[in-house]
Amino acid sequence: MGNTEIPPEDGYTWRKYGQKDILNSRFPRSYFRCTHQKLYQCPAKKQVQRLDDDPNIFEVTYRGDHTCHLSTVNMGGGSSTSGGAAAGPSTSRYGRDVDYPVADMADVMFNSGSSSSTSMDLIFSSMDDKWPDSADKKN
DNA sequence: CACATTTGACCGAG
DNA sequence: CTCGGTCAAATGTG
Repeated sequence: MGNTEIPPEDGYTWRKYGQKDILNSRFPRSYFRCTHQKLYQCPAKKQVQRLDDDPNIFEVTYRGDHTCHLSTVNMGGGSSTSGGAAAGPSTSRYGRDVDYPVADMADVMFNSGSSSSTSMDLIFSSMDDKWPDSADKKN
């Protein structure tokens, strides 16, 4: 088996909560969200989508901040400054009780074949510091 | 048994 | 109306 279509692991456990087809892409986009916090806390979300230009590439978009694991006193207010969160080890599939902190913002793509034109540069350029990211508005 | 995964439908916004 | 996004339910697997 070789990873054929599974994005990399970020050290977080994600649960797929949806998959939709994008008009601009010939491939469907997968929506993932933090497995923990039952569906209330960490707004950390991740979305994976193959580029129609390079079906061998996986564009992983991380949006939101991880608020899980937070030990005793932490968030206090400030926060935010960037995005990010922490970093963590790997992830198996089971880890309900304890979790590991991780961090990452935009992993972006997985080159499986070769190709060349990788819009990666563009993506990286965009993230620079922050993102236009509309994130979750009110919902 | 629990959890994760899957598909469909619904909703909000433009 | 269309597109994107999220939730809900059901099912399978470990």
